[in-house]
Amino acid sequence: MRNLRQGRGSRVTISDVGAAAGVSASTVSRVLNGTAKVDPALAARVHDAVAQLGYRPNAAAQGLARGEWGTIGVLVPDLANPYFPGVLKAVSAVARSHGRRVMVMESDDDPAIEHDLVEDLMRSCDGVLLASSRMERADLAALTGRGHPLVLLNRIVPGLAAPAVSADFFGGMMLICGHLAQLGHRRVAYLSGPEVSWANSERIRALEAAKAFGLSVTILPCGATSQCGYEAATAVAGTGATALTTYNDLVALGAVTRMRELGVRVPEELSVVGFDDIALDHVAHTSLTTVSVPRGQLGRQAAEMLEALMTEGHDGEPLTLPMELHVRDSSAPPRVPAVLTSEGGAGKPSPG
Amino acid sequence: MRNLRQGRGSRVTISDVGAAAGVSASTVSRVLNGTAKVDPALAARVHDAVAQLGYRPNAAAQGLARGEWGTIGVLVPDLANPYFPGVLKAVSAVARSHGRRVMVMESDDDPAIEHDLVEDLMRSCDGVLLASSRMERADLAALTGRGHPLVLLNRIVPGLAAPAVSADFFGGMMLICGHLAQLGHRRVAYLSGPEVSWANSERIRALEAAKAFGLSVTILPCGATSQCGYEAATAVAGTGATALTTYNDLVALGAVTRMRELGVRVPEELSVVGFDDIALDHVAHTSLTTVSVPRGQLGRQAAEMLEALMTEGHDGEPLTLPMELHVRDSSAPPRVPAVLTSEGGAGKPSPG
DNA sequence: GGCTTGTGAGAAAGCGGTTTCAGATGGATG
DNA sequence: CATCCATCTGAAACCGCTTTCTCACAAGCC
Repeated sequence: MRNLRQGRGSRVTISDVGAAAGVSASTVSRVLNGTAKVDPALAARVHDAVAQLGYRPNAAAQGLARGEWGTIGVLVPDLANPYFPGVLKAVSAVARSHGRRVMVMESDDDPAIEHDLVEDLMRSCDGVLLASSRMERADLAALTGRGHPLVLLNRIVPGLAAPAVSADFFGGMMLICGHLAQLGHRRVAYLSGPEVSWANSERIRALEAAKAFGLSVTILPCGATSQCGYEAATAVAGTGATALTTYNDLVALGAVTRMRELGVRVPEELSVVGFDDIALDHVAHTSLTTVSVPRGQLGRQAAEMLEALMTEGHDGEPLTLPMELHVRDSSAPPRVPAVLTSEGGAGKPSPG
Repeated sequence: MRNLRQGRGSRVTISDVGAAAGVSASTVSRVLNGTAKVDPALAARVHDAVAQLGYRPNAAAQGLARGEWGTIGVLVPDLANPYFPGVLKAVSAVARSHGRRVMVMESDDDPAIEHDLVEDLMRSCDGVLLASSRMERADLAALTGRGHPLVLLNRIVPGLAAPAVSADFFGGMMLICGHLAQLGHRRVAYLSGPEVSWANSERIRALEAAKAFGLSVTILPCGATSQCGYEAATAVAGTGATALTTYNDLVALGAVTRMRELGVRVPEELSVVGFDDIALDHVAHTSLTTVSVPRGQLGRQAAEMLEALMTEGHDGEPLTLPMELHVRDSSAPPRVPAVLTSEGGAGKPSPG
């Protein structure tokens, strides 16, 4: 009754191994961890015993004794988002090179359980990588102030000197705006992501700054999925926009589908630009103009920063990675000169 | 030196809380776990102290003392595969309803590290869900024989009475073959998945059984990604096939892209059928005919089976979930009668 | 009023490892 | 040949928590 029965196999402990090999538990530990020299003959006996008994050290006991878990935890909002696997693979690689495992948890975009999950991870991992665009500033501050190694992923909290690695969403959207302005667009619409998302607010901030390029922007509520994009696209027609920017590639693709159904040609009649550059080679119906950050690099830098935090306690500066513009088939100059629409912001109005 | 410094905050233990509240550690434990009645006044003091000190129980110590982790582990080959998120969400939901967390690990399709990861999971989780199509029978037998709760996902090992929940890949491919035969196809090609994959061999087994439908099948080496499909598609032309079956939807979509580039119309000149029905609404260029199993149900059943295994030790029978056929736009009757191609397997040879 | 119960809290014994500490052994040295 | 030192091994302490065990105290009973 003391211990939950572990399946049927009674658990074999380090003492059992010691007994079988005719040595003490300490020696078994030393052999297995290589922390001190032991007589090769004894070591061999120990290894035999380990093999024979199928001994596996108890992770909790090790964690308790060593004071560390050998694990880092990553919390992502949604594993279905094709954005994350790329960064996770890089994180795993870095972690493995430092002899750590990585465990992934998913919050399902629910800020309520998100907080709990982070606490769980902090209790059972040496360090935590947190990708949360939604969590509130106060929550975040509480979590980072806990004195436990934690690095924010794709989330910079202004005024909070928390270690973080993020793509430069603002800069990315600026690239897009510059591209569109250069093509001659004047009116653009934006299919907005989740309301409370920091990543979304950065994009919007850039769109507003882009008024300096002579762009006028209409923001339409939408979401983060292709279905959202498909549904929200209907409203674009009413805005008079010649170009459509979006929260991410999925939204953009959904919107393109809808626009085509509505008889609007992309990019001839409407340029559509994505965000993230999720890999959908040979799969998607449209080769999107979009911006991206190397996701491998993002994951790697974040993992390295976390590692530094865990080993040296050395606080990394928040790091922002520049995004790159990929011009593909979904953007083009507007079909009609921009002057047609209103009082003509660019150059002089046509004579007469 | 004894303990790794935990960031800067010196760890606060249950005794610290006890001291602060003026009670013993045992009482703190009792209050926090509600395992016995304690004086409400004391309980209040304990709660205050917990809040004040920001106490969090050490997970390793709890795990060690309780003999269980409150966690189940899931190992998937590749998080980038859009197949898994659906099942993971269902698994999480079930786990949460039983008061357990789920941690996910990714093997990156590398059987070598896969084995290690499973062992890691077994050492730090109460139960493990293993999705491995590649791992060898012997390895699998060793792992399942360890007496630790483990359920295989999408992998049935013939002759090994291991708890498992799997989609009926064989049946799924039979559905596809039936569909194609009914449309009038006689020669079909198959873009094969990974060599050593059980899921792949089940599909091939069905293709061979489908000779009974009058189908002749050519198997072409391929892989599991859209890129693979794109590249392997070139070889299909040489086979004289009027229909193409694939390892999964991604391969199918990649193949369609390539066929269109080659001027082959889908489905008029070539029917293409996928596998899995990954959700790519409004995103993919083609609405694929495909087969699927409800991924939520798959995850749920697997999680429930694991839970039963952990609590009651009650071995579930291997469970196979039927797949369903979704006929969409990528399959159609062959343009030319099947007899045209060669000596005519179906019906009598045309009179000379 | 003395004795049995019942109740709630502290002391202490694990859980299964790691690591310090002390001791035994054997070789090198004076 | 006695002494010292370097090595290697086992005993024991400890990691932080849960849980049994024990005991003090108060209430209930004859």
